[in-house]
This record gives sequence, C-alpha cells and structure tokens, in this order.
Amino acid sequence: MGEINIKKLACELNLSAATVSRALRDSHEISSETKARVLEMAKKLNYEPNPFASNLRGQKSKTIAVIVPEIANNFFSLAINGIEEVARERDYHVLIYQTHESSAIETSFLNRLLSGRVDGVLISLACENVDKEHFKKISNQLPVVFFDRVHDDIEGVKITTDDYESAYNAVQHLIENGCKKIGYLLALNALSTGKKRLQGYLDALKDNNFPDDGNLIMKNGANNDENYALIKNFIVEQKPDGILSSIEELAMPCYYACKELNLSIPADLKLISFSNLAHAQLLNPSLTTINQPAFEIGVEAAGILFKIFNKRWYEPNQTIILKSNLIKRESTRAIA
Amino acid sequence: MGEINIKKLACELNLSAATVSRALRDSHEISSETKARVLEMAKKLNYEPNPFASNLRGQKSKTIAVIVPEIANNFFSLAINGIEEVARERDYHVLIYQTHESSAIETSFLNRLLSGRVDGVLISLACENVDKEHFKKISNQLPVVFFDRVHDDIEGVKITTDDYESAYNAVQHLIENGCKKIGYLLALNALSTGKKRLQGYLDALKDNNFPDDGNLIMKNGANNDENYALIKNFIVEQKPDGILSSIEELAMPCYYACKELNLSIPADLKLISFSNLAHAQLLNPSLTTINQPAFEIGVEAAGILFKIFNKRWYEPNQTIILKSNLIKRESTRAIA
DNA sequence: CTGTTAGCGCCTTCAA
DNA sequence: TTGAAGGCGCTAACAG
Repeated sequence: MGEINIKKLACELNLSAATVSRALRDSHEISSETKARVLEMAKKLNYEPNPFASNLRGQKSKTIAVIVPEIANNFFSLAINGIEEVARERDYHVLIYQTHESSAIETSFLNRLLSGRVDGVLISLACENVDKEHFKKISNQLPVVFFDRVHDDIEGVKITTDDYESAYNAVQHLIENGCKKIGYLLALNALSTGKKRLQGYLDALKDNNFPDDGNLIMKNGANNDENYALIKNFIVEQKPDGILSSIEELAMPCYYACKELNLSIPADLKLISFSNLAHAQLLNPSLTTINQPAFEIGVEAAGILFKIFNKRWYEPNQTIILKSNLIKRESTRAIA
Repeated sequence: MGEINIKKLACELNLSAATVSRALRDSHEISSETKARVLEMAKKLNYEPNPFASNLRGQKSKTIAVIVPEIANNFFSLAINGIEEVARERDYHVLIYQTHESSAIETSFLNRLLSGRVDGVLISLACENVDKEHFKKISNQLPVVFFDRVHDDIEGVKITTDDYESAYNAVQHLIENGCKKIGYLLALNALSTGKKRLQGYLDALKDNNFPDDGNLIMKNGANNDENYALIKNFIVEQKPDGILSSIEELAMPCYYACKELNLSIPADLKLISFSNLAHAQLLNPSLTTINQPAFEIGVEAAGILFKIFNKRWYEPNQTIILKSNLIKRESTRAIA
C-alpha cells in the first residue's frame, strides 16, 4: 500500500488537502506558484493518488476489461497487444480474463464487471450458445465492444475481419491450384464468425459447380486429441486433396494426421488455415494462411471503446470489417 | 456503473447496511434466516458490491499486476495463461502491462502500481540495464515475484528455468550430432537469464575442448530487420555448422537467412533455440527446441505471490528453478 | 443478533 | 486564491 496520501502532502506544504488536490489536477483557481510547490513536493515524496478513492468518488475506474477465450493464442495475444498499447497511451489499465470457451465463465466475468470495476469491456465471445438477453442487460449498464468472435443476434459495436470473403477466396485459391475435393474443418459454428467462414466455403464450391457434399465438412470435437482422431479419420475416409481449416487449432492436428498417414503437404493435400501463427509460412512454406490483422483489430476495438467513453461514437450497432490477408505459398517448395 | 448499492438493498429488506454487509460476508453473527433473505434479494436485484469502496475500506484490491516485455510472445502468453488461471481460482483480477523492453516504461508502471491499485506484482524484466535501488524501494512497499527474466543483483523471489543446464545440454547435443563450429545468438545479456544461457554455451564448448573463439557469439541488434542482416552476415563470415539461439526471436531471422543463403536446416546448419512456439517442432521437424515450462512458471509464480499474501512464504530471496525440456528432432527428416 | 457511527482517500460544492 | 465540510459505498468497532 502506498503510504503517502494527499493529507500528508498537504501537511508538509502547510496547505489544505483541497488545495493540493486542485493543484494536482491543474485547476485554474490555483496560483501557479502554489502549483509548482505542490508538484515538486508530490514528486519528492513519490506521491501516487489512491485510485480507489478517486474511482469511488468519480464513479470511473480508468480501467477496461478484455475477455477472450484463451490468452495463449496467436490471434488473441496480438489483439491484446494492440489493446494494451492504446490503453497505455490514455493511461488506462487493462484487466484480462479468459473464458476457455465456457459461456458460464464468460457470464460470471461479465456479472462481476457490472460492479463498476471497469469503464468498458472488449470481448471476443466463447463459442457456445449465448444468452442474448443477458448481453442486452450488460450492454445497458456498461459499454461493450465485440471483436473477432461476434454474434449477429447480439446487438453492439463489432470489429471483425472479412470472414466470408477470405474463406471464399481461400477455396477459390485451392480450386485454382487443382484441388478437386475440398474439405472444411468446422469450428465456431455457434457464432456468426464461424457461420460466415462456412458460408464462404460453401458459396465458393457452388460458384465453381463443385458437388455440395455434406460429408466434406468435419466438425471439431471437444479437445486436441479428439480433433486429431476425427481429422485423421476424415482424411482417410474422404480423401480430400484440399482443406480449409476455420481455425488454427484444427490445422495443427491436421498436420499431425498427415504426417502419421504419410501424406505430403501440399503435394498430396493442400491446407489453408485461418491463422496468426507468426512465421508459420516460413517454418513450413507449404502452409497457406489467412492472416487476420489481429493487432489492428485490438487497436481499432480499443479505439472505439474510448470514443464511446468520450461520447464521440454514435453508431451503437455498427460492424467494422477489417481485411484479412491470404498469404499464398508455392505449391511444392520446402526448406528442409 | 452498477446502480444498486448496499444501502438500497438494506432499504428493500428493512435492515441496516451493516447487517446486509455482514450477511453477504457470511458473518457468524447473523441469523441464517436473515442471511437467506439478504442473499435472495441480492441475487434478485443483481447486486454487485462496489469494489472500490471495499478496496478503499480494506486497503486491498484483490488484483495483481503482470508486467512483461511483450504479450504476443509464446512464452509470455503461456505464462499469463497460467497466472490468470491461478488468479481466477482465488477470485483475483489480473492487470496486464507490457514494457516493450523499455526500462523506463517498466519503472513508470511500477511507480503507478505503488498507489495501492494492486496487492502484488509478477514481473519478467525488460532487457536493459536495471535500477537496482528502485526495485529495492518497490519491493519494500509491494510484494513482487520475478519470473523468467530475472536479475541476480535484484533481491526477491524468483522463478526461472535451468538456463545454464539447458544451454549446456543443447550444445552437447549439437556436438554429439557432429557439429564442429557452433555459434551462439546472444540476447538478454543484461539479465542473469541471458548470462546463464551464455555461460552454459561457453562451458559446454570448453568441456569438449572446442576453441573459445569470441567471433562465434553474435549479439542481437535493435530490431528484426537488423537481426536478420546481422545473422546473415554472421553465417556467411563464420560458416557455423551449428547454432544455439538464446531466444526465439533470433531463431526466426536465422531461418530466413538460411533460406536466403540456400542453406538447408539441419543438413548444412543445425539450429537449436529456446522456444515456446506451439507446434514449432511439427511445422519444421528440423527444429530442435529448448522448451520452457511457461504455463507452469506462471502458475508457480502466481502461487507464490498468493502465499506471500497469506503470510505463508518465508524465503524473501529464494530462486525456484523449473526444468526445461530439450525436444530433439531427427537430423534430416522433414514433412514436405 | 442487529443498528449506529465513523472513516478509508479523494474531490467538489460552498463559504471565506 | 484557499479552506472546511460532506459524501462516494463499504465495513469494523462499538452499542444495544
């Protein structure tokens, strides 16, 4: 606990706490001489105002919360990086919470945050069914900005990437590179984010007159091991020559499975994944990735939250879409 | 802002605020009947206690701070994951700050945290020269636990990995696999963490009667581009057949440089790096990594901080060393 | 078992 | 230009 408070400061200076407070806040009704004295003494004594007292008094916390499914995920850690930078510029503090994809945990975090602990929330939804009503209640009490993992049925400001277009383009790319049977590794299907990616895949197939074979869509399982088994089985049974993975976490087991099955990527199977794994393309040049501007999403989302704080945002339901980058790789070249 | 406070709750129930407060805190001096009534009403009205009021009153925040150089770094994001999980179990909140390797920013964060905003700090040091005196002052006012990036000259509880041993073993591994000229990509050299890794490298060379050629140590530059140029130049001039990289951020440009130079990894150059890149070994099987238990370090560090809170920690200067894992790869096999 | 009172540190009236 | 006083919401000490 910081020991030195405004009263002691005032005492040292033979001033009242009120005067010191005003001086520190650079009030116009304090002589510049007094201000200088106060500032000097504050610095000398290493005075830091107690944030809880100010917050209690002023009903604001200079703190924002970020709720994400996982921190140790390339996309989210980059987004948090962007958020932290913006917050720091404005002398705001950033609280971090991870839901591990559980809506129950998500809800409990949100409820706790209603206490006034934070001035606003940035959230990327857990991929379970969501309680729209609950979100409506929250949004009424606290500014909320959604990013990346969003849901159309929940009203609010949203920052996403061009999920539909990038999935569509990825499939187009696979087709142009000779794929005849393109599978889809499905995830996030409870969210708009996942639905749009899937729709992009489906529409690209349709526009190229590919058969609409429901068997080519593989839904993710409960955990990594299960995903691995599912994908391996999927590849054996369906024998796709191209795969679009809707999340990075499914592309990885797909690699493992190919290795196990002695399938060469990309010679036997071309794999594209939504991914923000730094240097993934370098480590294995056979990897084509849909690279989302994760950092920029964080910056944008945080920026909008601050605009809301400053009453400079007037579109409670706008969705802002940033463009992803399809990083293509040569078909066969590899390092090793 | 949450609208409903303890007074309104009390009013609804025809009780005093004090009674309600006690009931909510499950005090033994409240009848179970009253408790039930209070709890029910609190739930009904969605009451959340104002944390700033409690914190101001009780002089504690139920919040910890985590200060790291970068969030979007595989090691740190995993560590934060571990920290968040431990904090969540205890209903603590986690504030995140990144220093971008700047000691000035680090110091400014620490100063701001002296205000009582947090009950304790977990920190992984920025790699610049550090102000020991300043840290001493901080530690006197606030519990601090250091993790991974530590400095011997700063007193405090520290959680690290076996930097010396793992570097030593890595070099031994390179030698056993036929390397004759082993380079070292140096970083973190202002910290004990970096010094120990370097010493492990040096001692392994010495114990194997390798010449102690200072030219084989390459110090990192200011940014990625510079590192890339430096490493490329280093490989051309020194022609190492093995390299140990002290951080992941240097291993990556090393890959790029090899590609540019048409050198095959690991046939022409065997590369080992300290790294926590998920699946790095899979993406390129030529990569041998020193895998630090990042998540566990986070869990351990947070656990100790909570022990300090509970006065169940009595070793103000203990260093706890967790073991890294040298993940070896076959010399020549590759996926693609 | 429950109520009254006071104060955590800060900031903003209001008064001088 | 400065000081005194009160209150943000909560809880511990003290009464009853």
